[in-house]
Amino acid sequence: MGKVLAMPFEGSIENLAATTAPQDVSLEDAATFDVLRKMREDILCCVLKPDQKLRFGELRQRYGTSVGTLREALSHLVSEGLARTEAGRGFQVAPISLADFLDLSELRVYLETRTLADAIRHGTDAWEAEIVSSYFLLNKLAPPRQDDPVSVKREWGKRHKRFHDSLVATCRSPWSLHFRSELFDQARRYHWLTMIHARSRRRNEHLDLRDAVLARNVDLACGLIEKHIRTTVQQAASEVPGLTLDMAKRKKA
Amino acid sequence: MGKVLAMPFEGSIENLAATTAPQDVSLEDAATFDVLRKMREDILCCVLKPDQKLRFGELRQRYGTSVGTLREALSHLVSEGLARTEAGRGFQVAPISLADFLDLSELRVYLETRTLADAIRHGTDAWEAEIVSSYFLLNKLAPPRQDDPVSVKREWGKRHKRFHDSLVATCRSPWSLHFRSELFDQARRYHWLTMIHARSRRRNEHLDLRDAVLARNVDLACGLIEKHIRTTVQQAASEVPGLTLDMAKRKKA
DNA sequence: TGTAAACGGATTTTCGAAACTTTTATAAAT
DNA sequence: ATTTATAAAAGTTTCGAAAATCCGTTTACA
Repeated sequence: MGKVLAMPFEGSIENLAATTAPQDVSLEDAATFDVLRKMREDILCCVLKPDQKLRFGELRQRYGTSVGTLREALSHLVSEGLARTEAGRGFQVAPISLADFLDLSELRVYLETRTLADAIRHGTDAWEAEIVSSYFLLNKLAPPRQDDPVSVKREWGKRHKRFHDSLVATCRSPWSLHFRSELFDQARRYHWLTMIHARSRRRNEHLDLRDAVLARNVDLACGLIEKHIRTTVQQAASEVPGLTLDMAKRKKA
Repeated sequence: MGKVLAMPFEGSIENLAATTAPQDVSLEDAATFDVLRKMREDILCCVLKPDQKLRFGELRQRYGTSVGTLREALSHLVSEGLARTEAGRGFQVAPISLADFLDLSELRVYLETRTLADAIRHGTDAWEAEIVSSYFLLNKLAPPRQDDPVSVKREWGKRHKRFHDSLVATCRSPWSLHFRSELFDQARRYHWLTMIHARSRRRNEHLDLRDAVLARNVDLACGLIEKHIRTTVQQAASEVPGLTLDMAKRKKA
């Protein structure tokens, strides 16, 4: 505006938008993002298994696209922590371990409670409506079991995520929401295994959560979600075969 | 081991590595990652300015590489929150705003203190040595001023990051470290502007921090880093021209 | 028999051009 | 003068093939 002393970049500093947190790529509609979405879903549902090698030949056939496009999608998955790559030897699905699940769950407790508390304090009518609606849709589908077809599993996963997203939607911290979402997706992979092997059935924690949130009871809601997360970890540790703590070293070169 | 009831993926669940948190792409050495590293550095140092349109033609010339490679690198930057894209209309550098800086700084306070506290509690001799060494290197260079050549600015930025990374290196939570690192980079863009426009000079906070950490004084060290972050935000808000709170709406279609 | 070099197939990485979309410019019509 | 239509230009997205790299196997040599 007025004469500003010489700037590192002239004028452009005034062209500022409000939010900088990473884009939610799921909202894009180009072909590249289609592939990305599909691959992400396949990893989260363990259709593509942990540690599995991702060869371009197979992927090209599976997703019907070119190498370049695949590469871009894989590149995205790497920065989300769902895949890994080593220069010259391609990509593979990110590994899983109990240690990892414990680590990410601890951080999740903080981010979920932080975003939920803020969301409740700034909730609107539209926010409440979306919670009611997304809970209704989630509740209509029974939690999937091992032998359900993949399409059912995917649909439940989608509704489950939508419900949890709706709870925190009015949180005003884009960065917190972004990291929360990333960790939520990570947890889905473990959640998945847990549900499939679960011996014990859990009561409807989503209903309790919904009511606590709609009642604007911050402490209760945060307590519920914290317990929800911690319980899942413990259940996974005790009921998922093969998921133990000391599984670090394997195949050394 | 023993017969496990039919698994969602057979056998592979046992092939588990310890860590799943996203890879630090900076460690790769392929050509793609070279370009990514350079572009990231250019954005962080505001050589590529906020909101600037990133046209493939120019970039190809600047970094001497092909469209496909660029696309992959840009894709990465988008998921790191350093660039944005809209299907069909290319990429641009992520915008900045005071609101964003405030938001990410709040989260940074939590992640920096969390990782630092854990790192101090599990520090080793090698950890202390690296802190001493990286501080020495940082201290040798005076903080850059506006008219310093870009190479000097870059070198200082590199040493600054190395010092802060060294402090938290022994933290055992890969996910916390990962998010901390991402936010640290984000903050660098604002830190940059602040340093350049700074009217007031600040005392050597890095030295205090180093000593508190080496003395294994968790509370003091965390307090220092918290103040360090908060002070920078306030300084930016008051001394960087054009960086005000209500700058959201601009150019509407 | 053991080690190292060399070969061949499989796979990844890089590239530039073709296809497509958005933007800009120009002209006609209201 | 403003809008609508049309055409050219600029820029982005997608693709498949060429170049480079990796990995397992064979061959050569001590």
